[in-house]
Amino acid sequence: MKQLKNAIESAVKDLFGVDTDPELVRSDEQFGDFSCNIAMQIAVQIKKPPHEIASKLAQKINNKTFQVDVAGPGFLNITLGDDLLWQMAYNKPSQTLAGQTIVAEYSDPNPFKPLHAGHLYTTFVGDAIANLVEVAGAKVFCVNFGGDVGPHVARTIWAIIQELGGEKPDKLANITQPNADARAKKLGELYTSGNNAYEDNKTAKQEITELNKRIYQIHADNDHDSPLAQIYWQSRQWSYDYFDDFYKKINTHFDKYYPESLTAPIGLATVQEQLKNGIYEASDGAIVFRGEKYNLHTRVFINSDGLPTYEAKDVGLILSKWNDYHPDMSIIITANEITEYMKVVMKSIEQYAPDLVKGTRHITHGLVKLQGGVKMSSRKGNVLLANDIIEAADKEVSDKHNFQSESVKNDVTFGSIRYSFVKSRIGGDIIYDPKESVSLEGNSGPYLQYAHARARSILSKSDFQGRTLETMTVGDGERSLLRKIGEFSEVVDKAVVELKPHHICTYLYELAQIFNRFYEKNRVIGDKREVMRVLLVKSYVDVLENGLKILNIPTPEKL
RNA sequence: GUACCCGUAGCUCAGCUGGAUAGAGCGUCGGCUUGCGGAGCCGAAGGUCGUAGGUUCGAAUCCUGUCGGGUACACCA
Repeated sequence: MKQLKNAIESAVKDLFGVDTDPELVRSDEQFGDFSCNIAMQIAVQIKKPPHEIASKLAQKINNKTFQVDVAGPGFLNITLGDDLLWQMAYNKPSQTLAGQTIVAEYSDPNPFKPLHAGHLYTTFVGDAIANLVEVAGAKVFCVNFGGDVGPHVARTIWAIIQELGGEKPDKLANITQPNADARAKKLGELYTSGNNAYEDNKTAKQEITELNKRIYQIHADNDHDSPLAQIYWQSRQWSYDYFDDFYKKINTHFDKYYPESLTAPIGLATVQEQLKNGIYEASDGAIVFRGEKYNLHTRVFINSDGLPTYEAKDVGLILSKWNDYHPDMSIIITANEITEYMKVVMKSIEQYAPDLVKGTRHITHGLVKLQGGVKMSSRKGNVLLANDIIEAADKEVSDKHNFQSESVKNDVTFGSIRYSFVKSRIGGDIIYDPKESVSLEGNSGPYLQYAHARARSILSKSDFQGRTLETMTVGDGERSLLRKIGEFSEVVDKAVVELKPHHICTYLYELAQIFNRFYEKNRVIGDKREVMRVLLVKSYVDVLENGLKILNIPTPEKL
């Protein structure tokens, strides 16, 4: 609210001759629309009691648009005029990122392994953040990264070979399942058994280590003919088909997928080159970065077999993203267990390519845990899969309600999951309770979808077009709603700066609550204030739709 | 051991660039329906904001210590 801020600033200057940058805060409704603590802040400096300062300021600023009261120890409480309130209802989010290119990397599923609940979480958070910066004017590219080479792949391939009774690609049909989901599940089981073999069986361990090298070689030779290569490409494709189906199902789109097989050689070459420059150093046959110099820890970038680790692959990824997009900001969203790891990788790159690191924001979230705090481990195979969550939500929705169409049911199912994953501040773990998180009551996606459908229903019933507006003056319930609608752009701005989409959720829920209160007491259709109220409802619907769009939550017209 | 994250109502969480009686949802208890979609609304009970200090006119919020939980720390991703 720049207008008000300027008014206060110049009043302070005129009355007390001090330059200030007054801070405005949205206040509790009983205190007005905004409050300002400038009087308390300058009291010491100009040696006057805050209450006296506030009173003088109030007197000076007070007018029809800004009705100023003094309260408490010296707060200025400002109530806005109706005209301004209406104007603010149409404010758009600030275009602070206009002209910028932003790359958002998230989801990062590994082929040969199933998508677990954490992937769902990361993906929903990533979608929301990507939409958020887009609303602020940025051109956003969403990219995805996954490990199609490396030890976990070798473990799965090893298990496949056991199942086939040797490197016999012609027998792959035997383990082919009826659909992509089932095949992915099968791969997950094979990964688990390969992993167990690696840990328990020395021969298997050696074979897997050997397989790992051979799989890298398949890429280096562009081998599509050898039996092992055939098995590898075919089963990798199973994973890709499964990813495609999955992202389509949850309505997420990526502009680009970077497989590790692509970034590994780039990272390998870069690390080797920077080894000569002394950025990385050889140690016990491996190539490492000594993070201790920067209060971090040492990590291996190339292992003693000469193969790139995740670190080198990440170097390759970061270079690739830079070369492809030259982003102003690069957002990476991952689980927080790799926070320290990422610092080391970024610090190493900073030594020879500081531009690539400068605009990077690494956003980390916690784990998805089951009620009771059970940690998931894909190695042990007792994972909560992404599909488990979707199925649980779907079942819950089916049990409780009958929707006219399958598409509305789908909208509610995914709306509920997305909302429950994004509504909390990113950072800590989230406890997933299938029953509760998918509940259709309270602070949930479906509550908002319902609040939306209800309002849309009012709009569809009114033939206000062409009728004259009775009044722009708002009464109690109307005012609360109008005032809240006007906060939307501020909330988006805040969420953009902090890259925290949960602010949108909190706001939309409060907004919907206020609307429902308004709805209880204020008849729209047929009322003598109908046209004005319809305008109000229309603004509300627009804000709700725009907000839910940021969260990628669908807004069906009818439930 | 070192670093990072977290600790707010029975449960799940907002509030954290310091500000006015700490807010929601779920659950519990009690109300509301000649009307636009009751998946709603209103009310009650429930909190020494882990804990001890410090800074400040003012601390859930900032600083320090401490306790509790989580995660990472050399060839996994």
